[in-house]
Amino acid sequence: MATIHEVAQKAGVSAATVSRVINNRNTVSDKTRIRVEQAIHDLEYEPSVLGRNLRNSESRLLLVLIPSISNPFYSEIINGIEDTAIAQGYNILLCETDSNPDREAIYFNMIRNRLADGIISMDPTVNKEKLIELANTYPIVQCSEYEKDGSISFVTIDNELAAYQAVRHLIKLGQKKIALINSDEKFLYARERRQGYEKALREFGLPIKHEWIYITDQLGFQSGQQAMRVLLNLDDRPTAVFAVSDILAIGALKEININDLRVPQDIALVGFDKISFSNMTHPTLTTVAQPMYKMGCLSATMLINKIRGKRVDNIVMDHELIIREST
Amino acid sequence: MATIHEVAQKAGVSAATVSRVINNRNTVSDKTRIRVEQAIHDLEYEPSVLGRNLRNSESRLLLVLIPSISNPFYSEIINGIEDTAIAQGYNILLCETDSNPDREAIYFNMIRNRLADGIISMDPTVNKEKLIELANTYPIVQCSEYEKDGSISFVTIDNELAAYQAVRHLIKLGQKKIALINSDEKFLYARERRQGYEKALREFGLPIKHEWIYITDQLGFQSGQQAMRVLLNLDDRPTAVFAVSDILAIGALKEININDLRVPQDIALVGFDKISFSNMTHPTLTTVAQPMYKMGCLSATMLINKIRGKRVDNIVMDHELIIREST
DNA sequence: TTTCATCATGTAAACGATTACAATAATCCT
DNA sequence: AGGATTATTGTAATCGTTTACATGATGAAA
Repeated sequence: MATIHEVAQKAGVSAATVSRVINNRNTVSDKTRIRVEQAIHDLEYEPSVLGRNLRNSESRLLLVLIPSISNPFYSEIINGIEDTAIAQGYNILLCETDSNPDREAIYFNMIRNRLADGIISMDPTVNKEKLIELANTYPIVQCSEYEKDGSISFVTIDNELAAYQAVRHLIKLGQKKIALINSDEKFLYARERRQGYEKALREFGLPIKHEWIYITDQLGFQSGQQAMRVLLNLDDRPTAVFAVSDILAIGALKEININDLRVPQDIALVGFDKISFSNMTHPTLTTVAQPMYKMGCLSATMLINKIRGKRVDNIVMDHELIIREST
Repeated sequence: MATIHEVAQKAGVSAATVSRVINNRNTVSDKTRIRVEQAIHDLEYEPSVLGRNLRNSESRLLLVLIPSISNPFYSEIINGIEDTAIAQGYNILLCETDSNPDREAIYFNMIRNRLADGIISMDPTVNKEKLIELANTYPIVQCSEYEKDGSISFVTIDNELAAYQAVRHLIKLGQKKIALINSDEKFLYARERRQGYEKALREFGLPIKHEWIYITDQLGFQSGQQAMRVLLNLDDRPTAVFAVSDILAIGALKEININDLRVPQDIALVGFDKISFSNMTHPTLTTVAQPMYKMGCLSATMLINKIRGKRVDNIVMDHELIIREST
């Protein structure tokens, strides 16, 4: 690969002039500009990002922290982030943390090393103290999950309201015995969605029954299936279930199917996220849609603004209840 | 962030000595080593990857090209790549190409720029000429999809054999009317799996019926559903289906369910990939498992060996037919 | 013609590390 | 003690850019 000096030599100018041509500095005469461009073309020269970044101390790389790429919830968000970032000349580095603090530490170091210019974190299990500390010094935004104390900028939806509306939808359909399959409540979204669930029940004078709330420790299908197994074995069996993620809902659906119960006649089911699979189940799943692509775009824009030193405001986006066959 | 010079000053030595301490060069006395380490600790110094890489002209970053992160097939492979890479001191950059040549070009340039040390490509729709050309100069390996001419190192499975065994399994169950839902045959795996399908039919004296082979142009659920719709409308309807991916199979299953047909009694179904969803459908899906995690590990090892200048051999891995409820 | 702007280009110093080589200090051997 | 090794450290060049500053050329105004 040619360097800037070889180009300079070939064009009969100094490296500085070549650099000016590359960066569209206006102080280059048309004559030399053309000569330089010709040389760049002939040598197939590409500026070394390493050299440039060292000098400018920026890398134009954004870190995106997610717990697991296999969770389809993140796919659309990432598309949004990627499209926006590329349009602004940034590349993104997808970092799967597996909720593993060691991995996280590696990625945190990348920003200290100047190998990345900023972080978008979607990892709810992230080491909060470290992240907040890092956010004092470096540009960081959170997407979906966020810190209540406002120490880190974020893009999210109103989880409580969304859950409230989903449960209200079930109540309006005449459901009285509504269970909740929740994630670990160390996640803010889990706590908020539970609030919404309870709020809806209270508002319509329905009891909040302890045993109708199942909290999973994992996020996979199996957890949803396991949860449903427990709920179906209750003496006073619920007739509707609100699961805080489609993945959990699909696991639950599996267990319902195994027991030869019908959805929605015997058990109505609502999920959350509108992942593409939720439309492939039989029956299709009622769910809450988040504007994932848009959230991705906005997080990226927000982060890039932060990097450029602008002030940014937190964003709470709208959601939408998608009513399908399972209710 | 402190630089190496500040550390040197604080420890009362030269930057060279600090560098030697960091890189475990043995030519440093214990006395100074301890002083330097103390200074590094006090200043919370982290070496700048940018500076180091510029000097060494390496970035310790690996590019992983995938068409779409939302395809769960890639998740496990990526886990394998990531674990191996991190263990060897490399980070990976997940690049979603969306099969878009412009995006691809961006990522190809990163390796020219020295921003990445190598590429693992899993993108079958990749611009082949460019990739081959790049592979002449830079370390590149292909995982899963590969070039028949052997111009690029690869890790893969024996797609033809796997398809052959899947179809033979159906035949052994007494199936005589077996359809194929295939991907676009620009993909090598699609061509190979079709070969396996036809080979099994021929071997057992079954006819290869033109209208029982449906070729999709997309890879999503919808395509599988659409394919099944067509197959079900045939006068001479097949009683078994081999789909070349679980995603297509799940789409097909959806359509079968809609038509109130039973699996496997009315239609038997085999998928490919053993994605986690394939165990959540009702009934669960018979499928072909690829050792995805292992394939990821081996690709990463292979690439790192290439980067280090070693010769590497192509690898064909074993697969396994997973028999479940759908057959 | 002289004097100033203005414009185009070159020079050289960064950026933050690594490392060949040189220089010094410590140790050993006779 | 004197000379030869060896261990430790420093000096300075280098990687490939960008950019403040200096320089020289050109043209306009007086």
